[in-house]
Parts: sequence; C-alpha cells; structure tokens
Amino acid sequence: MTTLILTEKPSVAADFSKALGVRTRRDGYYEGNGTLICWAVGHLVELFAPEDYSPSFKKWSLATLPILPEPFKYKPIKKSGKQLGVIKKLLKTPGLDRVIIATDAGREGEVIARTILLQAGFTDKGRIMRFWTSQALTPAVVRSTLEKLQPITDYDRLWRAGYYRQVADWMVGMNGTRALTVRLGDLYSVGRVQTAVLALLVQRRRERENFKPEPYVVVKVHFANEKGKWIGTWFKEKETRIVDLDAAQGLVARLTAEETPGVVLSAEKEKKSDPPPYLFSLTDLQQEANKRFGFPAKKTLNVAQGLYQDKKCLSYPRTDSRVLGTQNLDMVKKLVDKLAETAPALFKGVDHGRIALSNKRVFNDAKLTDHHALIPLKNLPPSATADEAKIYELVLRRFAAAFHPNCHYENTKIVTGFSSETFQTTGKIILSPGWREAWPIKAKKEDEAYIPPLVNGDAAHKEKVAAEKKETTPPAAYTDALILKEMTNPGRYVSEKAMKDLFRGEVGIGTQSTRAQILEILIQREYAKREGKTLAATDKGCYLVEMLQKTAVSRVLTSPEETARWEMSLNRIALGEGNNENFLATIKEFVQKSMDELKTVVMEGEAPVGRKRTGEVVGRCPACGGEVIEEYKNFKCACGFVLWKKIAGKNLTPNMVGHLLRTKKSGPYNGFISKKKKRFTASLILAQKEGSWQVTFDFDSNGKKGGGKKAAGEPAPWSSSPNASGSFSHSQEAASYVSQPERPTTLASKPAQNQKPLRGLNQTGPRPCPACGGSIIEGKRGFGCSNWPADKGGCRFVIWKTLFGRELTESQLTSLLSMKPTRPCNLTTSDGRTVKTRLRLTNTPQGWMVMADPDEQGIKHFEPVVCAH
DNA sequence: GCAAGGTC
Repeated sequence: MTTLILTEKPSVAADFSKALGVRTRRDGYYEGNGTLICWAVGHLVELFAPEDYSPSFKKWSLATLPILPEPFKYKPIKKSGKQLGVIKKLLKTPGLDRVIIATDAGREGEVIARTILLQAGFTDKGRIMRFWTSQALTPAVVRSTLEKLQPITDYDRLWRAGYYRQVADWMVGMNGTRALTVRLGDLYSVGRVQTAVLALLVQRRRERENFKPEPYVVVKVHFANEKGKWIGTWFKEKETRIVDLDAAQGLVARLTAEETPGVVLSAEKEKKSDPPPYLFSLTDLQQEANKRFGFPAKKTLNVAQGLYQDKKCLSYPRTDSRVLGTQNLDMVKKLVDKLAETAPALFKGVDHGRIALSNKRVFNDAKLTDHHALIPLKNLPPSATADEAKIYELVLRRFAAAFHPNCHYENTKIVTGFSSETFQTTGKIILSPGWREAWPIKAKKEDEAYIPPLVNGDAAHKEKVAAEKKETTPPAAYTDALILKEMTNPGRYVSEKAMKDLFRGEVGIGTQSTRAQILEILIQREYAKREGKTLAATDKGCYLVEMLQKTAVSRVLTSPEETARWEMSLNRIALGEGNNENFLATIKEFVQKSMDELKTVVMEGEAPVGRKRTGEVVGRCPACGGEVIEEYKNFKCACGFVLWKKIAGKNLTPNMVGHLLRTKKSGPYNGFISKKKKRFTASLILAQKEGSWQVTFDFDSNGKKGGGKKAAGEPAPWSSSPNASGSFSHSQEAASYVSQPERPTTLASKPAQNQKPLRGLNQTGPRPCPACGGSIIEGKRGFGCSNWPADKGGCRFVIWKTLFGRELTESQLTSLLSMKPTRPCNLTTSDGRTVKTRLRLTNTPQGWMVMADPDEQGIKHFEPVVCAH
C-alpha cells in the first residue's frame, strides 16, 4: 500500500508533510507511513516550440505561417527537469496503488498535474484521485479534505479548458509574433494578454496627447451667521462649472454687489456606515503599494514572495481571492490573538463577534478561488528589510481592519439661496472610525471641513465672493496601480449590458501570477516605459498597435473585450456548458484569417527610427573596406566591425552612420543622455587607436560645457576593438564615460576655503569624526570629515543634512556624533506619512549608518542611510 | 528572436 501525493509547489508539500507526519526528507520528496509526498515547481512541462515540430520553422518567414500543429506536443521545461525526473521515478514505485493530485484548485493547477502525468506516461486513471480545496492548508483542513477525495474524471473538463487556453495562446502568439516581426522588420511580439494591455496604454497616450484643456470657473461664496461660517459653491442643475467666462464674471459682480442676505434653503443630514475593506488579493496589495510607496507591481510581488518563502510570515501571495475559507475560522482566531500581542494598537478595536462564520466578507467559500486571500501568518522577523516591513504592514493592517466594526459617519448637505442663485456645501463627519482606526485614510478634503448646525430658514450673510479659474484635466496617466485595476476588471470594455453583468469580477486580462510579468515584458521590449510612477506607451508600442488597428481581422488582438470573451468561453467549457470543438475551431479560423491578412495587407506608416533591420548597406567598413549593413540593433561588417545603433541613449540613423564612415566625423548631435540622465551634445569621431577602430565623443567642436576632458581620440569602452582571440568585442557602457560635466555636488567637491567648522559644535566642544577621529566640517549638503578627499586612505564619513525627509537639527547632530540616540523626532516616510521615532548612528559591517528605530509595533519605516560617499 | 501560465 503506497500513496503518492503530488503538489504544485514545495510549500504545499511541506503542509502535507506536517499534517500527515510524513517527515523523512528525501531528495525532492517526503517519505513515511507508506506515503510519498512530492512537488512540482509550477509548470514542469511546456508546449513544443515551433522548430521542435519541424526544422523548417526555425527560420521566421511568412511562407511557413500559420503554424498549426496537429497534435500539439509537450516537452519538459529544461530548468526544472530534475524535479520532473523525481516525480517520474516515484510514479514507477512498485506497489503504488494511489496517486493523489493536490496541485492548486484551479485550471492551471489541473494543467500542471495532467501534463506531468502525460509526460510520465502515467495513464491509469483508476488509481488517480483529486484533492481539492482552497482553504488555508492547516493540518485539520488537509486531513478532512483527504477524506473527501474526488475521482479525477470529475476534473477532465477543467483540464480540457486549460489545454485549450494553452494551445489557443500558443497559436495566436507564435503566429502573430512571427508575422508582425517579418512584416515590420524588428521584433514585434503579440499575444492575447500583452497586446490588449499595450492597447490600453496606447489609447491612454493618445487621449492625453489629443486632450485640449478647457477653462472654467467655480464660484464660491463665504457665508456666516451667529452659528458659524460655511462656504457655498454655486450650482445649477447639479453643475458647478461655469464654462462661459464672461457669464462667470457677471455673476461674481452681481453677487459682490448683492446686499440682501441669503437664506438656508435645505439642511440635510444622513447617517451612513462603510463596512471594513476586503482582505488583500495580490492585485489589491500591488495597487495599494504602488499608490503609497510607488512600488512597481513586480517589486511588490518579489517582496511578498520573500515574506512568504523565506520569512514565512505571509501566506501565498499570488492569489485572486479576497476571502478565507470557513474551515479557517479557528486558525484566524488564534492568529488574531497572537498578532495582537505585538501590535496591540492595531487590534485593540477588533470586534470579536466579527471573527465568526457570519462574517461573509471574510469567510466565504463561494468566493474562494485557487487560493485564499493574502494574510499575515506570524510576526515580522527582525531581519526583514524596510521594503518588507512596508508590505507586511499593509497586509497586517488590512487583516486587523477586516475584524473591526463598520465606520460610521454623517454626511451633511446644505443648500443656501442667495441673490436668486443656489450654493451647495457638503461635509462629512466621522462619528466612530471603526476599521479606519487600523486602516487610516488620508487627510480630509477642504470641503469636508466642519459645518455649523444649520437648519432651514437660517440667515446667510455674505462675507466674501471668490471665483476659482480652473482647467479641465486630461485622463490620468497610467500607473501600475491603474493598469492592474483595468486588467482585473475589464468589464467596462464589454459593450452589451448582459455580458457586462457576467463579466463583473469574474474574468480579467491575464492572471494574478503573470500581470506583473506582462508589464515588465512590455517595458523590456520597449513598447512601454516607466517615468517615475507612471507607465506610458512608447513610439514603438504605438506603432505596433497602430499597425494592428489598420487591419480588419488581427485588430481584435488590441481589444481587451476580446481577451475577456475568450476567458468567458473557457470558463463555460470548464463548467461543461461550452461547445468544446467550436472554441478551438474559432481560434484556428482567426489565426488562419489573420495570417492571410498579415501576409498581404499594406502597412503604411513610418517605423520608429533605428528599429528596423533593413539589411541595407550604409557604408564602407573602415577596417576591411567591406560593406557595413544595417541589422536589428547595430551596423555590422562581415569582418566583425560593429557600430551599435544606440549610443548613450540616442539612436543612430543610417544617414548618420554613413556620414561617419565616409568622413570619420559626424555631428554635432543633440539628445545623447549620460548615465546620470543628463542630456548632452557631441560629435562622433571614428578613429583608429592601437590597431582597432573606435567611436568617441568630441565635445570641442560645439564649444559647450564639459569639452576637453575626454576629447576625441581617446578610446571609449563601447567602441569596436579586436580582443585577444581576434574577434570584436564591444560594450554599451558609454554614458558613464561621457558624464564628465556632472561633478558630484557633495560636501567633498566644495573648495576648501568654503569649508567651515560647524558653529553648534564649537559651542559644545568639538566632536571628532566617529570613523577616524578627524574633525567634522559643515558642507553644503552634509557634515563631513575633514580628512576627505579620500583618494588614498582618506575618510569618507558624512552625515547628511536632510534625513528621512526632515532637516537635521544641531542637537540631533550632536547626539549622533556622540553615538547617542536622538530624542524622538517626527520623520517623513517615502509615502508622506509622519512617524515619530529616534535616530541613531551605528557602525555596521556594511559601514556607518544612520538608522531610524522601529515604531511601537516593531514596524520599521525607514531604510538605513549610509554615511559614506 | 516568438505566448501565457505556473514557481522560485
């Protein structure tokens, strides 16, 4: 009697091991009591690449499209081949009479298991059972679910839906990418998810570029009576904006001249309450971390993964779900008690009556997907980084908030009549904060300030008339948070109302596990770029979408609605409602038509500069006299001579290179960008140095700043030069080399005569440099050691004048230099919150650092600041 | 040089 349990990932195998007391750890599995527990690492098997079917698909050409394999085949994923080997071997265990599939309870979990079984040649369905739950895998949940194993055939439909998803994405992606790449002359990838998301970014960029701000005026009157003061905003038929500027001016004049007092026409108060927010799904967490800390989606995922995997203080992060299972009630009760010990302030308002199955906002099996919501599992270990502390705190607060009472508040709406016009005043007073104690909101808006207790008929004396001139604003640029929201809820792109209802929250573009990756792919392929928090389509991305939208068939790839519809069809197949054959037939037909179209359609429009492989000759090679040809990313001669298209952030055109090859000098050109992100202007020089041809910048010819330091002729590290083996080597590290104009503006760069001893220090007696005993001198941005410059053995110690968003005071500096903690002081976090804590100077193995203490709940808010430069 | 889906 031997049972084999297969899980999706190591952490779940560990849960089984604990629950069943199967503790002997072998290489790649656990063993004991006649039970083997092994794990996958996500997908271990993938679809063949086109060239695996036939070598003729190795070359990308329109002639071989569409590629529609029949049948589709699978192969092991190379990097996890070892683990697949372990599972294959265990499946051959003599006397194995039961295989329990315990991969995640969802479509992809099913695919992971079935493709492994397929690859292992294990076909005896009679021996296979399905373990199916989305509850947190406490020992009790594992054991009770093992008593309710399902026949694997109950999940055949789900496997079919997963298989269709795989091959449909493959057919569309492989064929589409090849067709567009060949047609447009550079790598242009397309796919159900990435192209739909890119289209959203492109659409938003167009909306913003075409947006024309319209001026309007908002008129406000300040009223007062014996009860107090309030401000009324002019309105008519719910509209507060006055577009006709002359009319607004007339209105202001009339109101200013009006002598008769106004009267309160209506004063309504309404009591309302908001329930606590749902627990976090990954997307919710990513949106929140993006808004508060500016973290990109990928970064939040990475940090959460570390907290789950290494620190073990967060549950599995890649979840769609905002609820827990009903079987996890006891676990939650214990968890709340435990976490409350270290963060009492967050949990003191918890209503224990809400830690109950009647609380459907938390415990709801019907809303459970593959995994349960993201929750804390234990306290944050002290080894956590500042970023980890930030993410952990969000999850902890959200968890605490979920068990708090509702937030009760009162909305007030006053309408004041004055000079035959109407003015509105709205306000909101929090009566009892409830969950908002654990989940603070930002400062109130001005118009939600205190309003006097007015009643109908109260007099309203005019104090002041004010007109605010404003402009309409374009739709906001996308951030990670906003685009994730669109991907999660594409319902608004569905046209029919009936479909819209079905779509609400059920299907999205991509999945929790891949959304962050998709954004990174768009950036990596240069279809989109990050600028601070915002995410915008590049020219290249716009070009791709523009070309697709010129087509009649292939344009559906740019439609978020279409990808949502696919998902819907697949869900129906999984439920046994869809017409199986129709789905794939429809996709195949689409691919076929799309290929017919992309082979013949005329695509007008200019490709972004420098992004094509024309294969054209742009000039003669200076090394051998051969032809220099334009490739994807460079201009190249058969002898090995290479010129990169992109130098210091600027794309070289064939014309520029042609000129350079002919005359050995070209330019000056604007628009180079140094490593420190500064733009500069320079000419290019092609010259022979120590036997190789090299490109360098020449600053002299344009007479601008920074000239001379690194003049023409000096070897630059990005130029082509033969290495020891005779071939050409190159590097694109150009920017740092040419950033000479930027001198560091630190303390050290100041001329010596500007340095002066710090006054405050002299009054209390000089404090020596803690690092070397030298004296501390005030610089422009910090207090540094006089033993700088540090070219050989000097001291690099400095304490910056601005630390954690605040100006350092003299007494704080004195404390730090004396190696004492400062008094508690207010500091500003990167997301603008104020935290009161102490600073201290510490000598760590990584060097001297100024650190901010954790707060009362043990949560760290600040990264240490290094005191060397 | 290609998809999207997992996990680390």
